[in-house]
Amino acid sequence: MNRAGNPTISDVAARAGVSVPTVSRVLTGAARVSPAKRELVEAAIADLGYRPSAAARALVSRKPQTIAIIAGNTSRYGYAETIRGIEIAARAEGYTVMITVVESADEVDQAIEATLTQPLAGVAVLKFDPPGVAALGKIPPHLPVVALSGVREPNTAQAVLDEAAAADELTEYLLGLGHATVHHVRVPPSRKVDGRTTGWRRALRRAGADIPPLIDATWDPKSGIPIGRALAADPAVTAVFCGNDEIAMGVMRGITEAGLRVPDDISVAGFDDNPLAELWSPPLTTARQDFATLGRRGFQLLLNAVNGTDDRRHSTERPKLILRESTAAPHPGRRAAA
Amino acid sequence: MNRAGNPTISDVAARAGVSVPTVSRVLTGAARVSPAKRELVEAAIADLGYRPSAAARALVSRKPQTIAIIAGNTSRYGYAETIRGIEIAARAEGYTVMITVVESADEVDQAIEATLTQPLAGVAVLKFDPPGVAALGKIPPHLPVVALSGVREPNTAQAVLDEAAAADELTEYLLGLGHATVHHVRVPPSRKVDGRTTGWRRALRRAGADIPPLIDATWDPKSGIPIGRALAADPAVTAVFCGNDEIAMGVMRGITEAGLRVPDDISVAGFDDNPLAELWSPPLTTARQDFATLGRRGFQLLLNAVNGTDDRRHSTERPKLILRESTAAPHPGRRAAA
DNA sequence: CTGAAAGCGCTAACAG
DNA sequence: CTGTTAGCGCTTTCAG
Repeated sequence: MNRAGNPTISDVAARAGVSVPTVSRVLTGAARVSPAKRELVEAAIADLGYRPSAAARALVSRKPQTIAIIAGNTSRYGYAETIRGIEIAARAEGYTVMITVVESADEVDQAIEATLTQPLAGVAVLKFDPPGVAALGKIPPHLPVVALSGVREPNTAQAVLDEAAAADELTEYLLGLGHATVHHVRVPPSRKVDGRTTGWRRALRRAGADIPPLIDATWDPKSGIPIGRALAADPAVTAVFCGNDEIAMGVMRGITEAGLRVPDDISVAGFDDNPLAELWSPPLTTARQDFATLGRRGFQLLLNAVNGTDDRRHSTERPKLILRESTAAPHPGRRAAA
Repeated sequence: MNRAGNPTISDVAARAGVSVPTVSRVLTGAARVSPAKRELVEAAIADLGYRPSAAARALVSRKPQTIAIIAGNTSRYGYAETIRGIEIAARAEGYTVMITVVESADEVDQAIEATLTQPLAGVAVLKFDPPGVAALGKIPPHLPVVALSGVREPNTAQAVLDEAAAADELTEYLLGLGHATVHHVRVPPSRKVDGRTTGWRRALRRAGADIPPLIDATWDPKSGIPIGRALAADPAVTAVFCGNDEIAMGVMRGITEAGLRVPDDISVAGFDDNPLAELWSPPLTTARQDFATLGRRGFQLLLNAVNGTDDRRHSTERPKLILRESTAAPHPGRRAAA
């Protein structure tokens, strides 16, 4: 019994009448133990309600069973789903998950320090935003790391959603509907380059369409409202591709408040396929990002790095276009009349 | 240097030309160290990039700096915000946070076992649903615990949002608008009793209004659609109070699909004030639950329990009514005409 | 104030 | 197969 009142491995050994290492052996399965003793040990464990101490184990075996997730946010849809995917995959493999939130780049140092103090098998960094990007640079080189999403990292295992391909496809779809060009409302990018913006621009260029100036929104869905109003005031605007569904909802509201209709006057598309996108009026055309799978894949890559079975270091998932009613062919003359 | 390539406390001691315990003293501040040696030690720590091992510390000092959060889900709005609140408060106090997701009651044992294996200062249980409730019962008695939300627990520190009071107030507001009664669509309750349902029923009873049968939805917003259609088919329905905003959105969609309008034909209110509630058409009347504050309060209570400064064991926050356009006075005759 | 010695709970070599 | 002997990296006695 230790000070906290928990039984220790030597309590179990004493009760079972065996040595401490024998108990350890049945616990870890590292070596064969005679059925008789194994039974004795198992009974003692059950009787005492014994539970091994992860701290002691990690200290001596140097095989920690904990991974850390570093994320800039935990409540936005994409983050939350990704974390959930990692958690589920990790638990299935016997790993515990620790989460560190880094809301601003300033906090990165302190947060990383606190995290790295723990005995960690590896780290997953959610690289959707600048704090995440900053965090990735601070991880000591000997610790296995996987980056989730964001811009491709040369020397790091990484699982990504191919946002550029999806944005390209979505933009192409809008152009195919007959729109002369597509405006883009961007969410805060993690770096200068941003997959969604890249794909959008690529599709416009390929089609020889005009490339309108980029419009920046914040993560707050409400920031889309004034943008929607401004867009509605410009008769050249007939199709808008937004960096995520929440912003698209804000933009749609702004457009509606300005007296125009979606999609009759302006088509609006989002990105992510938030669970509410389907319920919106009109239901939102978007690209579905499977964040939970991203998380699972990411954990798998991390596990490869931890175990040295480092066959694959990259995983790419392609978001899938979801066509709903918020986008349609432009109605010539309609906009002018409004 | 240990096997992982990290410097250890004895590397620091050697470099600074002092003993290991002296390094420990400057690290913990447990005892006074002469300024000269302190400086030497600090320089050595900086040079080596030394970082103490939480595992070794927890093992010997038995004052772990980690708390665990046990949650049934991490991606639904309320959970995610609560977790964020806990995380921020914990980090400010030097604690690291570990998250365990328990998606079904069956997984509780395994998940709790894995978690309790870690050196933990305390546990916060998000008791919004059955897995959370089940988890609370499994925490060993000597470990400090705080329950967040849910039904009042007699022997546990607990931070709650007074859902019953808010539901009562919201129902009363709807009745005050002139509705003969209010229907309630419930989200899956954590137990038999559920604050929102209780408050709704209490307000109806006090007003002498009819208490319509309870309608059950799942957590999936889409589950509200058929419910909305069914409600629209019943001419007695003029006001609906939904267990959360997502369900309210589903219900509104169902009502709209049935050809009725909100709030002209039927008023709909939600609960939580999801960031998208304000952007919905029409903007949703709801009760704002401040989950981040709930999380912060909960951590404070846990810290009290950990430190034995156990003055307050309960904290109650009252959700605030947010009146928007999805609710209005009933228009007599309108429903019949539709 | 500071070093030496003793362990925290566990696993990793070793002998047998 | 199993017990003995050593530590993991750190903090806590306890003498000085």
